[in-house]
Formats: sequence, C-alpha cells, structure tokens
Amino acid sequence: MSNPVIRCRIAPSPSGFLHIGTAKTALYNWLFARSQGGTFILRLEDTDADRTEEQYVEAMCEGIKWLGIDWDEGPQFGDEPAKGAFGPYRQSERRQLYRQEAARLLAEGKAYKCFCSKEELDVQRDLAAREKRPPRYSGKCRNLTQEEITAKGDAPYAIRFRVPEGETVVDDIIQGAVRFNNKEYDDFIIVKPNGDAVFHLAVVVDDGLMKISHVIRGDDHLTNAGRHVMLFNALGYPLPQFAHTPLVHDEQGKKFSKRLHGANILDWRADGYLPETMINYIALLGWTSEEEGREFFSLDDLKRLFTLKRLTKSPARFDRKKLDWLNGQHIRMLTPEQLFYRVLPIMQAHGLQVADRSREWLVSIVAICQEKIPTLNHIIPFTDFFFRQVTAYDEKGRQKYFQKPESLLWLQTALSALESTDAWCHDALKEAYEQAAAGTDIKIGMLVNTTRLALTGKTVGPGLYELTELLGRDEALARMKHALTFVESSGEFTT
RNA sequence: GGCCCGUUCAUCUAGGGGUCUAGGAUGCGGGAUUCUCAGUCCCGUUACAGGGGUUCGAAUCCCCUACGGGCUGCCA
Repeated sequence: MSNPVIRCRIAPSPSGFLHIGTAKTALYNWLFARSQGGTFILRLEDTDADRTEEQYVEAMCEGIKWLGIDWDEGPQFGDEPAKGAFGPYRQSERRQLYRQEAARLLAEGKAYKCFCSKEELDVQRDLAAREKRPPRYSGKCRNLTQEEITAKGDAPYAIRFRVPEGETVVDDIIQGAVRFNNKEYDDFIIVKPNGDAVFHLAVVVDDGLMKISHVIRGDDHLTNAGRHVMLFNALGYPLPQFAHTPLVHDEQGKKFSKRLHGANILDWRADGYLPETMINYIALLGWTSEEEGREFFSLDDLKRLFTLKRLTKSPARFDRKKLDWLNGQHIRMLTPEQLFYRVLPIMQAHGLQVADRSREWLVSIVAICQEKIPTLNHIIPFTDFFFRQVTAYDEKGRQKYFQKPESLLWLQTALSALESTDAWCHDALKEAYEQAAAGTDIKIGMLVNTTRLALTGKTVGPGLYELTELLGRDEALARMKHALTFVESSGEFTT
C-alpha cells in the first residue's frame, strides 16, 4: 500500500545529539508515513552555521539509526547516500531557493525591506519590556516609499513579512481550530541582512517545495504555525495538515533538560535498553491504541496501528519504572540467541572471558536470565560468577544463611545432595534437593539459598538448579567446599 | 504584560451529556509460585484542579480562577 500523497518529515537541527523530544517527533512522523504507505523525509535544518558541526550530524544520525528509523528521502547522512527528488535536503544547500522565494514576496509587496539596525531594535524591545508594553516592531520601514528605499543606497537590510490584516486559523489535527488575530503577530523577519533565511521562511519554503502533506511536530511550534500558515498562503503553496503534539517532560515534570542523563536517546542504549523498548515507550507517551489496555507493541504493530486520531493533547512525564517494565517485556520477546547477541558486547566490555567458552553454553547462561533481567546490563550481575571465583559473600546473605546455628548443617546437607547427584542436570538436582529436605525439618529454601550464596556469592540471580547445572559439577562442588571452610572458620575467607 | 495550548489515580492513559458509586497499564501493598526475585499469577490501593453556570442529568458543554507549558529573536 503506497500513498504518494502522504509526505512527512523530521527536520532536526543538528546542534547536538538526538534529543528524546526530537526522537518522539521523528517517531510519530515516521509511524504515520509508514502506516499510510507514505514517504518519510529527513531534512537537516542547519541554516545557523555557527551551531552546526559535523560531529553533531554524526551523533544525531547514530541515534536515529539506533532506533531503527529509516527515511526514503534525505541528505547524505552517516553511511546513507543522499536520496530523493526534492533535494537538496540540507537547508545550508538551499539558500538560493529561499532567496528566490523571498524575492517573489518582495516583488509582490508581501514583504518589505527593513533597514533598522539590530541595535536599534534591541533598544526598542528593552524599552517596551521596561514599560510593560508588548514588544512589537514599530513598523518604521513598513511603508517606505520607493524614493526612500533608493536613498538608502546599499545599506544592509533585512526582509520582513508584511502580516496581513484579519485572522489566521491553524486547523490542527490534535488541537482543533486554533485562531489567532493577526495583530498578535509582528511583521517578522524572514531574511537576515546577510541574506540567510530565518527559520520561518526556510521551513515553509522547504515544506512547500517538498510537498509535505502533514507537519507533525512539538506544540512549541503551535504559535509559529500561524506565521507559517500566512507564509504558505503568501507563497501560494497548498497548506499541509498540522498536528502539534505535546512535549515530553522529565520525571520531575519539567522540560527535558539537554544536560540531564536520558535527554540523549543514546543514554538509554548505554543503560541497557532495547531500541524496540524506546520506540514502544515513546509511542505511548502521547498515543494510545484503539485496543484498550494494550501497551506492548512491536515495531511492525506500531507501523500498522498508528493513527493521528489517537494522539493525546496533554504533555506526558517520562516514567523510568514503566520503561523498565516494558524493557523486560521486550527482552522476553527475543529468542535466547538474539538476546545473546545483544548482550555479548556488554559482557565483553565488562571483561567476562567469553572467548574460552562454547557458544552453546554462553547462550544457555543468557537464556536462564532472560525471564528476570529488566535491562541488558543486568546480565553482568546475573552471570559474572560463572566467569569469576567467588571472593566475597553478600553481606545480608551471610547474616541470613552463613551465620545461623544451622548454617553448617545446611551447607553439608546441600553438599551431600550435590555429591550424590549423578546426572548433573536441572531435574536431577531438583530431585536431590527435594529428597535431602524430605524427612528432615530443614526447609528446602534454606538449602537452596545457602547453595546460591556459596556458588554465586549473591542472594539474587537465575534459578538455582539451572545455574548449578551450567556451572558444572567440579566447580560447584569446589565452591561448596570453599564455603564450608569459610563458615567453619567463622567468617574468615581462606583459600 | 499580550496571545495560544493544556489540567482524570503516584505515573501513562480510556472516556466526548445518562451504561462512570470512572475502565486499563505501570508503580505501590498483600498473597501464591513447599528456591532468591528485579520474573510469573492472583487480590487490593488510590483520580475527574477549584468555583460558577447550562441541563431532568456533566469527567464530558459554557464562563471565570488557579496552576503548568509555549510563542512574543537578525535560534530552530
């Protein structure tokens, strides 16, 4: 199902990493385009040369790629070649287009030259603020005669848009019809004295020429949309549909500060979250499924089910707890093999000696953690004991299992259960423990937890029988004896 | 200051005049899983910002107030 009419875009300003808010905008545009068989376009808003650096372009690219968002048209970006028939896709390469369109507006009297200096305007703005008046442009150059303009010679000038009288309505898919009295808008500048377009002109020219059908973006642009509608009309472009989505707030309910850990989408990768999770979670931050109660969505589900009608009006707070839960859900959806490949680099980075082990065994130790870990990074505390000797026992665990009057009995009972087990596998181990507990007044939990502490040094981890099987008979028995010595010597760790 | 947008459980939300003594999910609390839990299952917990209208009836419509946010740049 392909729909040539639906064209959406994400137009990030490459002045940093991929911010969570930008990711949300990108995601909604992408999902909408994909759900409709439309086209998704990437455009770089790098008009402000001072603030653009190639390294930022790279960083942003990495974030978008990690999320798995792909585009049909866009500039050369990372290792993606430029593609699409409406280019160029970097604003810095479209200056000529903006100038042409500005010249048209000028010729049609829909814009005018303004010779006021920046200093002059700053003074006026300050004065207005001090007198508590709305900071409006005085309109000094609005009605200059041809003679007056000619008299200016080659004095530098900006180009201002001549805001028409009347009312402007932004017919927004999310917000409904939002009305603005044009008096609220200044004659805003569309071209700087250096000839560069200002954001408002650039977006409208780009969206118009690129035949964007739906502009989905943060509602910080809602007021700007009024300006844009006027500009679309003045330039004679058909109006796109607008959808202004609420912003994402941090866990304190404040704007997501760019400095905060988590503002960069790649922070979440570093913390062990899957891209599937982030997509799913961000989608939920402002969109709900028709299917009430459903919150787990794969990428394919989302691409199919996403609708603009189900977008939410109020801003959402980022909730780490729910993200954790969702990440666990997505981890559980992977096959053990897939999970292994996701987790392997993390294990290597933490110095676990995976090279000496068989892949089959490695997949197995990952598999027994799959049901329990909330993030990929949790694989480390859940498996590190397979690779390292136990050199310390968890403090709370020690008090609970190693420092009780019965501790030695528990350990010895567990040890003989292990020694008596011939078939070293989950079921046989389970049976051995059950038998050892039966007929005594030792609770099986004590045997299990004491063993866990002896074998892993921890109180939390994968299932005991699974872990014991994979640890191997010799190693397990050695660690048990070691623990026994430790407890006998009343807490002194000896080797 | 002006204009614009928003406000349902702790959090994300459903709901758009009667079916709402407000539903779901996460969190939290309790129980179960004769092994830990950060897993799984079950049970429980809590909300229509406030005030006025309109109406037989309002979470739902209107107005005001409060609070939060945005725009008001030769930033995007």
